[in-house]
Amino acid sequence: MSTSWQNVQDEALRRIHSREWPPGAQIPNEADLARELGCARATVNRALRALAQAGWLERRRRAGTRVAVAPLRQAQLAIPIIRHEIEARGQTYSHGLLTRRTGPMPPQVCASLGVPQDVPAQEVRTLHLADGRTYALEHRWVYLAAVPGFADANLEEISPNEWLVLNAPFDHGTFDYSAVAADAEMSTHLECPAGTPVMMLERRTFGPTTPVTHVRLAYAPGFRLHLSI
Amino acid sequence: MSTSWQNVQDEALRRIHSREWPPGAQIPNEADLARELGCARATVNRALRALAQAGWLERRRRAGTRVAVAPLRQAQLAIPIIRHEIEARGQTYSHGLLTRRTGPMPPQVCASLGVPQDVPAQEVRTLHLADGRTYALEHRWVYLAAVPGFADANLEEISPNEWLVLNAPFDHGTFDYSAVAADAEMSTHLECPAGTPVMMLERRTFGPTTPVTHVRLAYAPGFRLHLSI
DNA sequence: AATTCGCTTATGTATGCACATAATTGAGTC
DNA sequence: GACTCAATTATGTGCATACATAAGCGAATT
Repeated sequence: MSTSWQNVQDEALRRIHSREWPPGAQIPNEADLARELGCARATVNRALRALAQAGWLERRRRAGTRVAVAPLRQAQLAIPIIRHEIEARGQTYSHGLLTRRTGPMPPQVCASLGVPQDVPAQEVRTLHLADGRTYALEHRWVYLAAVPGFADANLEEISPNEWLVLNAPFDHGTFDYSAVAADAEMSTHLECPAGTPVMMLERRTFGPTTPVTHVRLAYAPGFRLHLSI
Repeated sequence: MSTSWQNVQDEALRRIHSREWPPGAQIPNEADLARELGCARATVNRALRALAQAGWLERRRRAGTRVAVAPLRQAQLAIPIIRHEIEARGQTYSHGLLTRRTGPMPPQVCASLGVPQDVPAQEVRTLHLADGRTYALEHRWVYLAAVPGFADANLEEISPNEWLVLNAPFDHGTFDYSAVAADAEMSTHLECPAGTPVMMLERRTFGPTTPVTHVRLAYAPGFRLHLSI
């Protein structure tokens, strides 16, 4: 077998770890490396490209490739579908629809999604349960122009979260987690005293062309957001 | 100009969004697509591979390529150096060393890092400040066998966080965020009443072969963890 | 019917070549 | 010295080809 791009990647990582290629240093160019390692330049390119994507290297045309000083890595972000999140813990998922109404979004939400005021929208409040116990309280605004079918969706069978993931896959979005004190509504639904620290997620998602939805999720006390690199 | 892999990617994404290729459906094989789009199979391969990595497609040898049903996406997690986090907000960073001592790690930390008890380790408590105001309180255990130089590091000039990022780049790690009530120590250093909701990060990082460090970071009230996809 | 084995097929990867593109360098000019 | 512009160079990409590898499928065997 000849040298695979994985081998090249491993060798490069070894040199980075061993400080043979210290942080900030420029590494040999693709052609030289290919010659040294006995493979084609395309193979080296593939390996170095992967390392750059993983954050170990920084590459610029003509300027060459150097070892990243402060690697910016990518973390796997846990699952878009809350049902899966819960089932992955071996618990049984269920959900309850609290309120649902059509009307204009509050100005703050409009601004956050970048849509004009008075666009048709729907507000939904949902409770996510794990083994019958509250897991998260969801407050969602859906931009109906982006997902017309949502207005007629049966949200008893399938949660708005899951309906949207299946019917309006998103292109990009932002996630903002913060720690807040439970307000009266959270206190009621999450079964904790008012003021209890609660993890709050504010999420905006966008389709290829338009905004889709704005969600605030309050997780029950004890929730942990787990990421790994 | 001929068809680039980006064009192929765009076209594939278009078909996914337009439901021409609905979720779960199998898409044409690389050779057919290449013929249809007028490019080489390698070009189609590059495009589909990228889409698979981004979570839009699932590929298996011989079985072909299908549109992902519930895309698991990757979020950019901008971590490593708190100083950069603060300077990116246009604030001035400084830090203060609270305590530093060498001794055995608590059993819990040992277990979390997967090292035997009584291994040489160092405990450091640090305060991170933004414009002179507390930003985060750090409580760290460093496994000295993995980074011998740490015992002699001058942590007045450079924070342990930054020293480790520069001197012991990590291979992988786990991040666990949770919302907790400020205890007495946090209350003092983060300048908030005890019980205030506070974002807490528990992070374990590992080098290519050994564990490196275990950190608990308590962020000042108002902290938001921002991710985007 | 169950199992084994080999054929087929779709993706995965390596290679050599060509050309595109960005950006630095340096020579030439004012 | 400051500026312009072209040559140089390292990465980025496309293509044709070849072979590798996983896995589905079906025929042959038990």
